[in-house]
Amino acid sequence: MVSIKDVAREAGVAISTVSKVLNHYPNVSEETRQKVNEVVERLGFVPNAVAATLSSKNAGRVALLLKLNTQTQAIDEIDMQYISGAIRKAQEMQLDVITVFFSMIEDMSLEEMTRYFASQSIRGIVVYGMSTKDRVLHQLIRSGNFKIVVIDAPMVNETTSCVSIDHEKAQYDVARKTIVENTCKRVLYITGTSDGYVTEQRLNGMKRLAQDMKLKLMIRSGDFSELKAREITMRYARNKDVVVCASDLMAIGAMKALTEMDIFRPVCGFDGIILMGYVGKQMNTVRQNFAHVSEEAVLEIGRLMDGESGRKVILPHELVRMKYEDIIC
Amino acid sequence: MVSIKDVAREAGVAISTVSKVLNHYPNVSEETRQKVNEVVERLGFVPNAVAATLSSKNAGRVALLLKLNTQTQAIDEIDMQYISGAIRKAQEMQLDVITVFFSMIEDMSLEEMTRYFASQSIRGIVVYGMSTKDRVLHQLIRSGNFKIVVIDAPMVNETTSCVSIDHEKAQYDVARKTIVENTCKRVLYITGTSDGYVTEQRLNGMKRLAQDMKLKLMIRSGDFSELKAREITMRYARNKDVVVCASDLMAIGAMKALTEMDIFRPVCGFDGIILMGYVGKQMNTVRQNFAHVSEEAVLEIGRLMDGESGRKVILPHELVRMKYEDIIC
DNA sequence: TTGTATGCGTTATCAG
DNA sequence: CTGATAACGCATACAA
Repeated sequence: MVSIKDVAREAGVAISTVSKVLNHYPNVSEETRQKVNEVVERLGFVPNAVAATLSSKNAGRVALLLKLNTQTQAIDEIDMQYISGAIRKAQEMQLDVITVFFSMIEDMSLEEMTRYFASQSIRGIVVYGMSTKDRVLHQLIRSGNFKIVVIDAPMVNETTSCVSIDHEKAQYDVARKTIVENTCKRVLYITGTSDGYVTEQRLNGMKRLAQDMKLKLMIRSGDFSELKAREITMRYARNKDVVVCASDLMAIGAMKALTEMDIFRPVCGFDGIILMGYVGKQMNTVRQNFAHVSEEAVLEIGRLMDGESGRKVILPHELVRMKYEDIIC
Repeated sequence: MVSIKDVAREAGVAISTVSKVLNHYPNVSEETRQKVNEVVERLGFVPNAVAATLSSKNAGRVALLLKLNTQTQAIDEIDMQYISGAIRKAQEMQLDVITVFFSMIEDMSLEEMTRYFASQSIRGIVVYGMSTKDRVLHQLIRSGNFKIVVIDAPMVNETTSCVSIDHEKAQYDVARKTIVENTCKRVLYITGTSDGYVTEQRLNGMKRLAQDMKLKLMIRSGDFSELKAREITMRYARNKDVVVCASDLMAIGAMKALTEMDIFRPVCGFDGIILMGYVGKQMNTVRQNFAHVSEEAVLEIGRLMDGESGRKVILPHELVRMKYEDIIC
C-alpha cells in the first residue's frame, strides 16, 4: 500500500509537507504543491482514514445512532433514507461514519456510553428518533463530551444542534388542507407516542388549527401504532367528519378500519412513506425528505466539530397526495 | 480518556502485558491476568478500536457493500435487515464495520477501488445484491486482495465465500405449493432482471417444477419491476391458471393487474417483505430471514479473515402466506 | 516555506 | 512469563 512516506520520497519533500498539501494548508509554495499533487495523482495515493483519525486532534468519526423500529418493520424506508443521506454527505465531507443501533447501547450508563463512543474515536453523533425517556442520552447531550445533532427533538446547547422540519406547521397545513377540501367540522385526531418530541409539536399544530377554524376536536393517543389507530377509528370515527393521524402508518390503520366499517371519512397522514401508495385510497400527507434532513444533520455535525456552537435548523416540507400510480415503477 | 498506558501503570505491569491479557494471549500467568483484568474493570477501560486496526496486522474493518434500490424504495426493508443483522454480529465479534453504497464506487477502476478500500483499512467486504454486470467487482473478487462474502451469487474461491438460501429449491417449493393448492396447469412465470444471479436459479427451479408436474410454462422477463409485472400480467394472464413471480414486488404488480382485469388467478411471490401484507389478498411467498443471512455473512467474513478458505453456505428458508393480520401491530 | 521530531493508542517482535 | 521498543500512517508544534 502506498503511504504518505512514499509520496514524500517520490516528490523529494518531507512527509509533513505532503500532509500540508493534502490538508490544504496555506503556507506551501505553489511549486511544491503542484509537485506533490502530481505525485499523489501518479501513485494514486489515498490517505489512510484510520491513521488520520488516530493522529489528529480535530479528526474523529461520526456515529449515526438509530432506533430500529422494532414494533413495525414497515417504515425501514425512513431509516434507510437517513442512513444513505448521512453516508453520502459524510463521504463528501471526508468524514468516517459508523452506524450504531440504540439497542446496542441502551443499557449503558452515561460513563459506559461515553467510554464506548470514545473507544471508537467518535466525536460527533447524529441521533435519530430520540424520545423524552432516553435519560442517558439526555445526560450525554448535557455532558458536552460529544458534538451531537438531534433529529426531530428540540435540543440545543453549545455542543448540540437540532434539525427537523416544522412539525407544528406541517401538521397544521396538512390537516387544514384535508379539512378544507372536505368541509369538516368534527375532527378525530390520533397522536403518536406520548414520549415522542414530535408528538407534542404535531398536536399543537392540530390544536391551533382547531382554534383557528373553530373545529370540534377529539384527541386520542395512537402510539404510532397502526393497530391502535384502527381501534380508535372503529370506536370514534362514526360521528366525526375526518380522521387526522400523526403518522402514515396510523393513517393506514384508520383507513382500513373505515373501509371495514363501510363508511367514508377523509384521512390524512404524516411522513410520506411509500407504503401510503399501496393502500388503495389516496391520502394527504406531509412529505419529509429524510435523506436531505440527514445530510443537513451531518453538515451540522461538521460545523460543531469545527468548534461552532449549536443551533436550530429548520428544513422545508411539502404537502402531497400519495397514490399508487406515483410510486409504482 | 483512560488508555492502555493507564491500565499498565495502575496494574504495575508493562503495556505489552496488558495487551496480551486483553487479546487472550497464552503466555500470561494467571496471577497477572487477574490483576490486569481487575484494573481494566475498575478503570472501565475500553480499548481504542481505531488504534487497534491501525496497529494490528490481523485486524481490519469490514465494509457492507449495498446497492440501494434506486428504482423502488419499497424494499428498503431488505437492506435495513441486512444492515442491522451485520452490525449486530460485527459488534459481537468486535469487528469494525462501515457501510458503503455501490453508487459511491461504481465508476472506479479495479485499482481505484482497491485503493479506496485499503485506505479505509478494510480487509473484508460483504457484497449484497451483486449482478453479473459488475465487472470491477468480479475483478476485485479474483484479485484476492480482500476477503469477500457475496450474498446470493455463487462466487467461491480461496478468499471468497457466498451465502444464500437455495433459491432454486425455494422457487420450486413455493410455486409447487401454490399450483397444487389451486390445481393449475398453465403457468405464467415472471422472472427478475437477466443480470441477477438469483434470477437464473429461481428460473431453474420453476423449469424443473414444470417438468416434474408436466406444466405448460410461459416465461416473461419482469426485471423485478412492479410495473412490468403488471403489464405482463395484463397481457398474458387471462389464459393462464396461475402467475408465479420471482419477487414480491412483481407479485403485487401482478395481483393489482388481475384485480383490475377483474379475474382471479393465484399469485405467488418471493422474499416475504412486509409490503405483501398490505395488498389485500393473501399470497404464498418465500420468507428469507435477511438479518440472519447477513449475520452468517459476517461470521463467514470472520472465518476468511482468520485465514480459512472460501466456501458455500446455504441457509434455510420458509414458505409463508402473508396477510394483513400478521403484520399489523 | 520546509523539514524534524514527537505523539495518537494499539499490536508485534524480540531480548531478557 | 514479562518488558522494552519499534512499527502502523498520519498530523502538528516547533525549529530551521
